[in-house]
Amino acid sequence: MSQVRVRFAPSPTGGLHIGGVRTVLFNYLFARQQGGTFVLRIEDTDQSRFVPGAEQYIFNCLRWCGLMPDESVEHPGAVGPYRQSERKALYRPYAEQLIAAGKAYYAFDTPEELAQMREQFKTAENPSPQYGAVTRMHMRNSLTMDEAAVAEALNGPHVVRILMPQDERIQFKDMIRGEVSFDTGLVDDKVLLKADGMPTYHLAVVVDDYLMQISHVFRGEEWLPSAPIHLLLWRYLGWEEKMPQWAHLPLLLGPDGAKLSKRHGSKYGFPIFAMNWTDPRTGDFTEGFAERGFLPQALLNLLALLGWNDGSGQELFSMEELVQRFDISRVSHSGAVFDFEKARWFNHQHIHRLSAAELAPLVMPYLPAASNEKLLPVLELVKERCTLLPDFGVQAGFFFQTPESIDLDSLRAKWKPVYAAFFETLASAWDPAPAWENAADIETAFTVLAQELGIKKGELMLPLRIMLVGGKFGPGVFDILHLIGASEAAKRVRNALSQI
RNA sequence: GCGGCGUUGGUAAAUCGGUUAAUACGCCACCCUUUCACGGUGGAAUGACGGGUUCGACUCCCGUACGCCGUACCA
Repeated sequence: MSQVRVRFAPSPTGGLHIGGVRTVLFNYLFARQQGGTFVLRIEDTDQSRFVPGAEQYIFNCLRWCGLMPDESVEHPGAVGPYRQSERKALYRPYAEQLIAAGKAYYAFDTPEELAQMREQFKTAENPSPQYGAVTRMHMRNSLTMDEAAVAEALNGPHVVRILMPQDERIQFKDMIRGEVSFDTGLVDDKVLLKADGMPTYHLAVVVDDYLMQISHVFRGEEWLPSAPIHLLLWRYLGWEEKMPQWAHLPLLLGPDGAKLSKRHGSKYGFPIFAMNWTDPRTGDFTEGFAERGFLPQALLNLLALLGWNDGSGQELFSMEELVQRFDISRVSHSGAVFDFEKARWFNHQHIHRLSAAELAPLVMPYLPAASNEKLLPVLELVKERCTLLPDFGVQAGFFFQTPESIDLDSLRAKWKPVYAAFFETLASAWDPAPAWENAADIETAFTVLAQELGIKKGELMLPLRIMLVGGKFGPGVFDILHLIGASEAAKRVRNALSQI
């Protein structure tokens, strides 16, 4: 009977990539389906990685996707603040509580000392020694120093580390993977509270999930190795009965099988982020799905199917269907390679499903010369040949604007001298413009004229098409003629004749 | 190195011990269309390897190999 509360907790350090969007999506679907609450918490505990604008950018992406949180810095609920930097004072008492309980300790080692320790204990078998059972007693911390020395050192910079038990088996049930277990002896004494007073992710995530009453945590599989730390913290803080259920989502992979990153985008030429992002520090630009011409519902549909399916074979889902059908127990265990070709297919399908009226506002940016009365019928005619939104520019542009250039090579390849007379006669017949009721009438007149001149109608179709649209593409020629009108058609035919 | 998690066609994947191992994307061919697309038909292409368990394994168990993730005072 407990309330479902889920959260997405990004750190505002850069763009939001589609792996993150999928994590948001799964959280969102689960929350909507269960009548729960979706919380967005900003994890900005690393001041050195602060990126101006990144937080706003995340909101912009979520808004575009239609995955807005119920509680966030924009719409605070009862458990704020929703930015960890503003919760700073909250964490220290919990760290102190852990120390008092003997589950954590102060450490005073400088970065140099840490590096020295790693160097000293490094062996061929163990290239990265941990701050843990075998090393902690060699370091400067409240375990090795006497009370007076600790009290003295506390005036200077210090951190709090968790004291990992020597030989304990931490086991829990992951909603996706089932029983998962770890040996505590293999996990190091992670820093909980940093020298600057900020918590690390490990402390912050547990404290905040508890305080924000989170019931289920859906996060990427990259967090699985640190899950035992979080489990222990829930236990040590005495909150175990309130601990959320865990679900570690399979990773989104690039074509090379490695965790999807913006590197893949530039390497393979596809977007990685939800929306365009330029890093203000480096000037690095990463392309977004929005600007590439994807529909948000298509992006969400394809991301949902990357790691989940309902077993029916259905691939096209509306958001409502996803909310209804999503089932965390049917999420797969292995990483999924992102396939841009398939992504394009999803977008094509979703474009096809939209009406011309729904499409109109979305394609206006690509059709500067579009006129209102022709727009809808044109969109209806061309939408099935558009995969991405910018495709409407080339597929529909010529209805509103005379082509800047025509494919003369293709035209000449099909050209016969007798055609010139035909097209001149045709242009004259269209100028002054006759009354065109429909495409069929135009075709009839065209056929008759071809017969009179003894030319096969079929031979003339492609040349006419090229004259009208500029190339070998587009809907039926007579549909095009009907929409652009006789006088404009005559103009285009004469223009082509003059160039041939 | 160690730990964790994975492994069905190129990719996404169904199968929940018994099938000629679905389906979709992509690819190839043909049909439709004297354009492009849509649509239709057909085709090539899959259970990493080795042991078990079982009357019977893609499905369960063990091992090996391989891949990924983690191993920060980053998240």
